[in-house]
Amino acid sequence: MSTPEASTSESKPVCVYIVPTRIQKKRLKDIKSAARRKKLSFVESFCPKVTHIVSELDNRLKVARKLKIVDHSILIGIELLRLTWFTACIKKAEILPIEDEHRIPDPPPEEECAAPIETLPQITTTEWACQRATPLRHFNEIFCTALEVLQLKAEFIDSGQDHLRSLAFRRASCVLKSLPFMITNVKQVKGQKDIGGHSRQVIKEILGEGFATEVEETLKDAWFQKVKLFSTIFGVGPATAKIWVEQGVNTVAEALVKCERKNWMVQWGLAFHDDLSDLVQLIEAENLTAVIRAEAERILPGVIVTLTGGFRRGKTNGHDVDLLFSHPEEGKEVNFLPKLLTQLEQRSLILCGKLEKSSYGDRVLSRDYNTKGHMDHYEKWIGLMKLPKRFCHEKIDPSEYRFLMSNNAPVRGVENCTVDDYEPHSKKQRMCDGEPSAMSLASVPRTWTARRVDLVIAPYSMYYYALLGWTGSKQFNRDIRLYSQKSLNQKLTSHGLWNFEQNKKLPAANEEEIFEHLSLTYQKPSDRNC
DNA sequence: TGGCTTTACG
DNA sequence: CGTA
DNA sequence: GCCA
Repeated sequence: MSTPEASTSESKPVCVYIVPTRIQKKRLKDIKSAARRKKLSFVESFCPKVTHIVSELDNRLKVARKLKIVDHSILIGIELLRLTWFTACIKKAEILPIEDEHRIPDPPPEEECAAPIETLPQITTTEWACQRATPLRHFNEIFCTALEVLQLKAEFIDSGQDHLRSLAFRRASCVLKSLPFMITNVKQVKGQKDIGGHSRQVIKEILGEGFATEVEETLKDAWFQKVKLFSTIFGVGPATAKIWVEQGVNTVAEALVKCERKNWMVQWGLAFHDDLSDLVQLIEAENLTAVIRAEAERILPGVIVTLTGGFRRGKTNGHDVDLLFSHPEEGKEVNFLPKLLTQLEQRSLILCGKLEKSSYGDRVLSRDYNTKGHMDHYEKWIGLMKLPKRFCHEKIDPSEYRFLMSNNAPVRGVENCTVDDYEPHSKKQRMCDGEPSAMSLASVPRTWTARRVDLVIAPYSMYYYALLGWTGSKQFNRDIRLYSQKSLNQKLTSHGLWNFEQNKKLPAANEEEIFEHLSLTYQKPSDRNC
């Protein structure tokens, strides 16, 4: 029992996983790079395709614990080996035969009772995703990745009509993300809410084969690949992507050539696709936040500026930057966004974008503010900003930045979407008329990168609801809103929480209070990664 | 078999 | 339809 | 697709 024989593993390729525990960081790094040089394949996280576990832990039980393995039968057929074996392999540049001295022994007998040998571990979880912590990194990435491929596939196929199959795969994935251990046996998810036959089949295949046929087929499919590619373009969704593919468009460059110049988003999205498909790094997002905060503070002292979205959930990169603004003094925030944008424009930070009116603000606040001179209310700006490339290399001091940018002569052509667009009573914006525009700006050498940015403003009474909503994840929002409605008969949006019993909005002075209103245990942002 | 977050803006 |  |  202590030394499972190689059994059927001959059919599978050797796949090594190194347990990082008790190995110095530097040493681990060196070993990995040496392994790569010698073409010895290993994986960064433990998953079912692993055939050899390498560890410095001194017995098998500790390894199992470290890997959060509940069902120890998963280790049958997997070699547990000392690091010396792997370093020897590296030296010879090949997988060496295993000798007993390499094997990690069983624990001494007295420790055995510490790990109860299985009451087959049915997983237990909450009914709603918002009732449990869903961290960014977890133990079931291999399954979740697969299920999310099927989610995407469903989204592309149905698109519009029935994107609800897609939702089902997402929910199944979210259950697995919340588990504190890896699934090692399909039985563990049997009867689990949101994981039905189809998802179980996928999990089962991965457990047995290391991959799921439907997922692999999908990934190989040229149609899927193209639709996926086009869907990543700002302004292009599944519907447009599918049309393009059916029209025989194969690449972004081809789309650019034949693009009907209708929608400003598609124009700019295509022109700057290279920039935008490169992920925004945390440091860039933080630098942008700091620079904008400095500008915002000059315009409206006391303004609150918060980096939300995935970064607030602990992600270290993302496809855009979401900034939420407010002010503790209700009403001070009115008309702030146009002013800020004018400033940012002068700093040559704006590439293009659109301000959106807020009907909500209009309705709720019009009595107060219309009388004081009809100011328009804007809720958000969606667009592209020009982030200096140095933003991703070093931390920027905002005060120094103002100086930097004032020396930076505005690029010609930017006038297409300038101050005019941010003046409430301006003439027509003309971002897509004469067009020296997008492509000519994109193809010239430049010191900046185009980045997707959303700027959002909320009156303070709505601030924490906006914060909750803009922090996401999207799936977390869906779930907590559905939960509110179904379980509590309360309606949650990013503007507030309406209680139908009391027939009133419930105020919140922080995110915790929102969770309290909803009788939920608080989930910190990093645990909302559904 | 109906429901699946929200729902306005451009 | 696409954005959030 | 999954559930009540």
